[in-house]
Amino acid sequence: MEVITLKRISQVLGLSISTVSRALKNHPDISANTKKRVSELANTLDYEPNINAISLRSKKNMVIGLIVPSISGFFYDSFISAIEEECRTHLYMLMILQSSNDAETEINSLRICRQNRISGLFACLSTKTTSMAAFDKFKEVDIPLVFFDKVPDSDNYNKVCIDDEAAAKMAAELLVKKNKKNILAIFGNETISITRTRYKAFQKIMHEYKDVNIINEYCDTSDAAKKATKNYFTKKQKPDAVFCMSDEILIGVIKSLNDLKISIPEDAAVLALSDGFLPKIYSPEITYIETSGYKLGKLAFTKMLDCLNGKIEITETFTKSILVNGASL
Amino acid sequence: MEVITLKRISQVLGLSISTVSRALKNHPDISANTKKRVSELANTLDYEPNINAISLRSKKNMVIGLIVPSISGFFYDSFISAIEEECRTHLYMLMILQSSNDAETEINSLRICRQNRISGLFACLSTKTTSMAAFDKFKEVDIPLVFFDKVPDSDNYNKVCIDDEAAAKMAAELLVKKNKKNILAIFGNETISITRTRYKAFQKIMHEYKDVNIINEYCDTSDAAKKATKNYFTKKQKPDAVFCMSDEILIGVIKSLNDLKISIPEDAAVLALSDGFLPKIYSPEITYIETSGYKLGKLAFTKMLDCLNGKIEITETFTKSILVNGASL
DNA sequence: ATAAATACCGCAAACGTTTGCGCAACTGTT
DNA sequence: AACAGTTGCGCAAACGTTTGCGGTATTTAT
Repeated sequence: MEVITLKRISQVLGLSISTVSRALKNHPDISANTKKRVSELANTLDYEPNINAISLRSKKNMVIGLIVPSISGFFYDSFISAIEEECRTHLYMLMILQSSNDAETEINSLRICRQNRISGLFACLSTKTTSMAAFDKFKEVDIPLVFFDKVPDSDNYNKVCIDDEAAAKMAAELLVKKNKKNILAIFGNETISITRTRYKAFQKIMHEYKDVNIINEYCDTSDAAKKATKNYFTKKQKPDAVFCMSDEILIGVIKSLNDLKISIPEDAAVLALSDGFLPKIYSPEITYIETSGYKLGKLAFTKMLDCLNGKIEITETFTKSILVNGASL
Repeated sequence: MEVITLKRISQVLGLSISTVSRALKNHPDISANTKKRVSELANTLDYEPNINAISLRSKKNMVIGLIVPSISGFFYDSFISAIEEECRTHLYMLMILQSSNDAETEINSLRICRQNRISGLFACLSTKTTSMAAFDKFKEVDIPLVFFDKVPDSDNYNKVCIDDEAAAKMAAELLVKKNKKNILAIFGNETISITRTRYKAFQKIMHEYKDVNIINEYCDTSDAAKKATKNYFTKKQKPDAVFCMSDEILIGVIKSLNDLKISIPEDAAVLALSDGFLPKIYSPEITYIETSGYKLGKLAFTKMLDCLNGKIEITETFTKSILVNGASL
């Protein structure tokens, strides 16, 4: 079936293309009668404006890019979900690219974004990113750039982040408040910034309480966390609580505790930092400090909207973490 | 900074726009010397062709749409991940829309796709879809349409699916083989096609074994599955196995079994159909028939490529499911 | 009655590309 | 020296929109 354009409508109605265009946009120059005729025909013919033509003419398209290491995962998919919702309500279309934590793929994705003349870009740095040059090209042409989660160190960029410091602090204080005295604290990959931030904040609080014994571990994987947990819970002096810096760690910890038939929270309490999905699938549900990808997505989008509306101030903002009570603490 | 176009390059070099265009495309009409000058300047100026203009001229853009109930989830994110990878390697850009299992949102998303003159569409029906009219519009203008997962009944559409029949059959046979005699089988939303297919295939096998008692339940949510499980496992005649049609159901089942301190697999075996992530986080790991979103994504894309290359034959294809042994059966 | 204001609409250019066609300047053949 | 063939390039139209400007009618004011 033929694709309907303004020209087609104008031919049928014996009008000019411009009149049809204006009629559909409710322009005051056009008579009520003409408007009616036009919009009725447009409806019956299922006219849909050609976005490509509009973008070309206006030099402004309604596409927002999003570069993320991986779509699947605990955190990014809910971030993306939030962004997609916002894009849809604001009539933007979302273009998602995976960097696969690969520098070359990342640069390639950025090129695709440039070719598409996107209006804005959300980006999470790959772990292998060394140069910001490809990103800076967007700044040169005033395309808003909002980093999230894995952000560059420099404060020349807009950044939205989980408030890792506050979250870790909150976790530490909660454990103390619950009177835990022998805490196994498991952190993720030591080299990434999130881990360092969470670690430091956690320790800072704990150092204030001399009667609390902390066992710190770094575990890269669920399996490592599982082993570490098993290790400490098979000693005679067992921890009375486990702190999990991430979902990945939580998985290993719970596996181990289940294997060892250690009841939560009677024998050992569990507290995690989490996006929120995993804690709810366990029984008892795990108490966690929410580090929500969804919320971060919403926050990132408001920043993006500000940028798109001309607010050029460069900011770094944080989502507020909240405590979600399960029954594990 | 100014955006670089063919015109700009042509001005700098004192050439015509068409010559520049052809030079960049390595057209034989253009001299080697000119080609060299053009491509060098294009490189230093970071020229990127304007996709909107190309799409407008060629009446063919490189955008593929994807409509999915929700981005986050056990299955769709890995499906999307596969599609995104393929799109990137084939230079398509991916536009993702969520239907939120809402009919109106779905129709709206389809409209966005039409406006964008997408080249192809992947769609998973929302649970509330009643009319296929909005989808049929794509067929009218010969835009390839590939349904996945939740597909329409009619065979006027391209469909790629998990081989639900084979998977359910495999599950049933495995349970019988393991000598289970009193099986609680929990299925998802009764109205969607995959549920019906899985149900039928499962029952068909089971009917061949008169000595096996099957308790069938339909549960829309994890919570419903949890309650159903609790219900049957607090009777005096407890099931010796639970079959979970989906990850969502698996979550509820495991919660309930844990709450009731029912050991897996000693007191009750568990078998699931799953994308594979969840079964591995439990202890013991759950035995499951893999229904891989990632594999389905790859399959869907090959079908899409066929369509884009003019193969108009309407097909229904399936991914092969495999058994992944955990320790729950 | 004439002038001025208004209502309604069309022309044409522009956005950045691609491509059929034409045209000039060579090259090589008789 | 005349011819055809080749090489290298530019003109202009087209894709579908939007929009400044101008041009008719028609209405209103004088």
